[in-house]
Amino acid sequence: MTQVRVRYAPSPTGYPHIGNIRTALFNWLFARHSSESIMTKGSFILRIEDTDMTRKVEGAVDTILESLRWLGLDWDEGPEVGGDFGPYFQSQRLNLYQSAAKQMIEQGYAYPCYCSPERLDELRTRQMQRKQPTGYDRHCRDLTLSERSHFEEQGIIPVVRFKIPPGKTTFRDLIRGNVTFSNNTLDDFIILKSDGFPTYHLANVVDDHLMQISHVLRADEWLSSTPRHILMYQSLGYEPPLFAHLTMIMGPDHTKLSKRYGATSLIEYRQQGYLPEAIINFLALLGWSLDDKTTIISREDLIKHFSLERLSKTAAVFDIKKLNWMNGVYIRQLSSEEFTQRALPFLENGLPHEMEHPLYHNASTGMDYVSQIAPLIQERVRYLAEVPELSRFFFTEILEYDTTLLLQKGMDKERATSALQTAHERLSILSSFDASSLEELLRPLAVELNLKTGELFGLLRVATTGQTAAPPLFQTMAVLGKEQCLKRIALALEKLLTATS
RNA sequence: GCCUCCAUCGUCUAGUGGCCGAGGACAUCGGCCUUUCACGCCGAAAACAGGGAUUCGAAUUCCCUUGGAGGCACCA
Repeated sequence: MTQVRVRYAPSPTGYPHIGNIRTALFNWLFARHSSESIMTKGSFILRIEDTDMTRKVEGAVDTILESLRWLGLDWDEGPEVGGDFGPYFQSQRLNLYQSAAKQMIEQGYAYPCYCSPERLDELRTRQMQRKQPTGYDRHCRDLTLSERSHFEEQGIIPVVRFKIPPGKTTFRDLIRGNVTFSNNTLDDFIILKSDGFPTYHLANVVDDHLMQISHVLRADEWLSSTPRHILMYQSLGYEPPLFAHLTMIMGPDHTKLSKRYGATSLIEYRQQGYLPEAIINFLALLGWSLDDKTTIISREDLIKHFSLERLSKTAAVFDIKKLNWMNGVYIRQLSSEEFTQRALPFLENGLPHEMEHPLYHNASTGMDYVSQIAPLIQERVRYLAEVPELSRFFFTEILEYDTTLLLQKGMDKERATSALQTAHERLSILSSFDASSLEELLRPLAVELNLKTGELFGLLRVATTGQTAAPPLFQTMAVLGKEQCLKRIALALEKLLTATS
């Protein structure tokens, strides 16, 4: 049985964004797809790469776990669930990296470096001025033992650098094929910092080996450090895993997602009311495709059909408009009850304070009211944060709107006034206030008043909702109820009479 | 500057030598449905970066140019 072991290895220096999460998704899909066959077993491992004490962000680990959980990307090994290869926090594995570094020094693959940060800065500046490639000049590479102890006596704590051998390094990338680097374009990079923590390169290689990772699916930005990793695997006597460098997701400016542009935390999408199933679908199709026409695809089908072969080579620009559309598709697929449930928190939080909150006075009648409203807005919503603004007129006593909205184009004040008056009279004696009764009353009324149906309905729409665009009129009025409708029409009349006079 | 990767409609993509006078989706525009909005339906516009080479035949193979991206920290 073939073991597919993949990992998502975020560093808690920030909150995961769309790009980070898509990497997690592809790893997860690959693992779950592998488990579909009886010949293979796939494991998805979560490892926290917290080796930079200076950039650590409080709460980042929790947010990472929460983001994955929200999307349903469950991990087989890692924080909270444990596993046979733990611990899964790199900060708890320092001895492993240190002994690997020690081994490399002893075997001549690495060396201590005593250069000060100042010297390195200067070096870099000089190289850039001369338009030379930047990189360490191997100043400490061949220090004698006595030179080393001289520095040690001064209390200088060295870093450990990897000794790049001459030659070329070639590796096969599952997405791009063979990639070759001349080793002389690589510099003697740091593997162990002076605080005893490893850099990414060391920790990553040691852990991927120790955790028996079979495939490294990571973002494209790592492609150029892969030869370093290969060289390290070789010097440690490890068999390297297979690599697949995923294309990056670009912001609207066509560059890497950054704090400045587009790197919105995934959690914010949840706050905006995007559905996890829509996010999964959308992200999966950013850099992967099933065929020439599939755009809406379930998680199950994704797992069933996912394959490395169909990963794209070109970077993708994140298009929020397409996400909005797709999220709308998923929202419309929800049952009315489920939509109500999901929309409720957004309604509770999104309505202005002065408004009647749906569940404030009476939870059960409030809930009943909300579930009548929900179907009216469900097909108009793209993400749940839009729910409050689309339905706010259901929850307010005082409608704020410009009186001129009442006057449909070509309609004067007198006609509007008399139409509203007649409508008010007829509605007040209407016994059953449901949508079809309202339609039966109002359609003929338009004829009677010599108005186009659109004119009368438009007028009533503004009077009852304060808006020119709203859910279907009769259903809206039915939900609002007779009392509320009459009140609002009366108010509209008042507005008309006091306004332009 | 150096290294590496990439190159089909505005965007996501299908396309692995003839099925391509390039397909789908979002967005855009037009129409239908319709009491408005939305949904839905129909339609339009919209791309193989350029140049060579290979071949009977190239979006598909090769080379060059150009363009874009990523990397070049005691960050990951």
